[in-house]
Amino acid sequence: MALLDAEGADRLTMRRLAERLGTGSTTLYWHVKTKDDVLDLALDAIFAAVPIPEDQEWRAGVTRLIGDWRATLLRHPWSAALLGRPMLGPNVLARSDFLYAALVGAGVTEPHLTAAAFGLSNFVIGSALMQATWLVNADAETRDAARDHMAQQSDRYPALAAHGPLTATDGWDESFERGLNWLLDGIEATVATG
Amino acid sequence: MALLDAEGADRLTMRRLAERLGTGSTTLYWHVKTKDDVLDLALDAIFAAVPIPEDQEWRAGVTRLIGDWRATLLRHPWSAALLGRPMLGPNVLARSDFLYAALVGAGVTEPHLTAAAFGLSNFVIGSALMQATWLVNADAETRDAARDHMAQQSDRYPALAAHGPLTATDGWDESFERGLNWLLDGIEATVATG
DNA sequence: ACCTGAACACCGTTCAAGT
DNA sequence: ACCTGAACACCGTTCAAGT
Repeated sequence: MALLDAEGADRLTMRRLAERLGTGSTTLYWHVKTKDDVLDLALDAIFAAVPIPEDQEWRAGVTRLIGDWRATLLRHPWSAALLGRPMLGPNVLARSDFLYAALVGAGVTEPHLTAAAFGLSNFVIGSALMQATWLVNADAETRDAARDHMAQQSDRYPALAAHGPLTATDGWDESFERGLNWLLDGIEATVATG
Repeated sequence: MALLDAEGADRLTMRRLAERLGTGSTTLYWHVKTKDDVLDLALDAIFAAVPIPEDQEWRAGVTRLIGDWRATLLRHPWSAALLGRPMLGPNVLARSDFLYAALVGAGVTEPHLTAAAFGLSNFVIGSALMQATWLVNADAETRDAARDHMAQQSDRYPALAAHGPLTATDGWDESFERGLNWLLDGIEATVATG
């Protein structure tokens, strides 16, 4: 984790990890089956920092969980590169379990239930992925280059040039919150309607 | 692209790509600066297959675009592993431009505009990422193992075991559509409200 | 302007051998 | 039960040299 936080996912190497741990690289294969296992373990490990809400009204609890989920992903931006693998570790499963329980408790039923759980998960994953991408990959130069490129081609991308998101370096949090509330409003409406 | 479609992102190698093209691996570096460039080009290339809607009411057009966006990502599941990089190719930019234009045309204004564009993009990216993850990484055995694991620990994950998504292998399309409509309803409401 | 070969500095992983 | 060294089959990339 220290290595990942310090240098990112690309630079995590079995050899470098072993060096960090003071052993030979081949020793690691006694404790772990493959490098992918290391990454799966690291990815699940960060979610231990996401508290499972208790004694809250469902919408407050879900908002809390999803918000903390996002904050944790952003705190470890290397995680974005690992989101394209199944998340089946105990920490992730426990938090998914809470999400399902909260929705069921709110009265959400199929087919809305699956759509709600997937929608919320996919939204937070997509949001964190995109933001982390920019945080990691966009030193000021890259971002400026991208913006200039778009400004130069304002005839080709008029709407992007006029309203595009690359000018606003912030607003991530607010946009996330709005989108989350649209989803939650929709989910809540299915309960009222039945 | 043929190589990626046939064997996935892990197996794309400068050496293997060169072999496919009938040259030496080092020759590629005359045409391309780095392997990342190859991946960026491949990722942007698939979006040429996403038609830009014309002459449609905004919500129908946006629904169409986002749906085709998702279908294209799923048709090339290797793309999921590449979503953690900035998408600044011409095909992606043109389609983002349409999205902004459609929302502006619908009367969506800031701060809803950025939230709407981000929310829709993040939702489709997250949805495709998660589904492609399962399509690629889940041969029947893996998925069965995951489900069994959850069933065995039904005391630890009661809600997941009772309502969990791993039992339903389908329902992806329907869940996606529901989530998308929740977002669109929310966006539409901001126009009505102002 | 484009292609080649040799070379560098790495990788993940296996496996026999040690303690 | 755990660690080591040597080795295998690869990587991305550079660079002088060719045509």
